[in-house]
Amino acid sequence: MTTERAPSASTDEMDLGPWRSFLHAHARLARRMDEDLRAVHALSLQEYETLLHLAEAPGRRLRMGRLADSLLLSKSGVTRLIDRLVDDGLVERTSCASDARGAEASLTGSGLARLRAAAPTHLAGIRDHFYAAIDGDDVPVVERAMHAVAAGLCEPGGICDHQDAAEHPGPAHDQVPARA
Amino acid sequence: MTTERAPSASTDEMDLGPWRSFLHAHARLARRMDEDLRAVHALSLQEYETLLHLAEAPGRRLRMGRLADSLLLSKSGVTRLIDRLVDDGLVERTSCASDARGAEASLTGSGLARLRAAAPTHLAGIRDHFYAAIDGDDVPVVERAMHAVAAGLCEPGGICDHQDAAEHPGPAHDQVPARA
DNA sequence: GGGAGATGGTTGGCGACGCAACGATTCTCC
DNA sequence: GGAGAATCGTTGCGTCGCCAACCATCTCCC
Repeated sequence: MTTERAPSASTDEMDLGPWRSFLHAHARLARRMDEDLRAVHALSLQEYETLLHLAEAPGRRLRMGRLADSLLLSKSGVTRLIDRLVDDGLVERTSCASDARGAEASLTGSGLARLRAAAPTHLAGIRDHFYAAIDGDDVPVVERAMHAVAAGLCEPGGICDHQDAAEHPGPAHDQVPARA
Repeated sequence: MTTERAPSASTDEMDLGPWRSFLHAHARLARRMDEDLRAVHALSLQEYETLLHLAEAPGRRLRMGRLADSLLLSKSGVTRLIDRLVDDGLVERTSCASDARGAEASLTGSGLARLRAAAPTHLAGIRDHFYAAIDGDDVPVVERAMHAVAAGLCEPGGICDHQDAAEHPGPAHDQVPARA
């Protein structure tokens, strides 16, 4: 709120073009990637990304809560997502040795195989629909901008662990489909 | 040059950083904007955007199908979305004069008032979380990139009418909350 | 004019997700 | 050492969206 003068310019006169392009691009892209993945590999984009996160994790397993953070999903959402993957035999639920409250999701051989099979489709989608559309020189700018937007929205009190790489010591990366 | 990337290089070696930043930024942003709007005005982001599209349309009404296209939603999704808005008194359903099959959604006075009340919150969110995070010089680049991505995903056979502005002759724009 | 097909919107059924509430376990601190 | 608070994951319930099937109307063409 605070419709008053904010530190930045007033909200009137704001050019919404960039904002709308951003929304539009994401909506179309996410839909398309999801469709392709479902059609060819019977996996939703969310399921694919879950398998990917697991594959990248040390030991190919992750605590439920951790998964919720990195997938930007609620705890209950992850519980059900893992339920489905367990039903499909792609993931196993194991209890955490060091904390009896905790549960871990661990990738099965079948899950890894499915992930590897689906990876080319997914990566091709990213290449063809995202990178191919953007001028090569613009890519770093887009990354910087997107990173800044995401960072600006991290919980003030939260650690906002910058997901993805940069955290993993490195093991298990050779198991990951990005290179397979 | 610099990290030259063939137009369609192999999917290995692809730097997924920009892609992940993009996903991350959208996920956090959309969630945050939705939360704020709900908390303060009891409107979902989708509902807000629906009201906005109606407000911008000539006569402040739109055919259901048109709405589905511009909101990037399925027909049934729009039917139910409008159902809710009708229940809340923000929108009225009228039948189309020129085509008895058709239905139109038209903004009520109450809907317009609600939209105007919510606009400052929404615009402030865009300003604070999107524009404020991006370097001013990068904004046009982001717009160009996002526009290209979206354009690349338009149905080959479809018209992919780039809705938004550029199409409306101009009327009713003074009724829109962007300036209220 | 009238049937075949296209088009517009609604409905039933379903999947996916969030929130709040709930056990279960661990941590904290006296 | 044990009571109370914090944390972890699951479950009940409500919401939102999609797909397929459906009915109504419009269009085309014989």
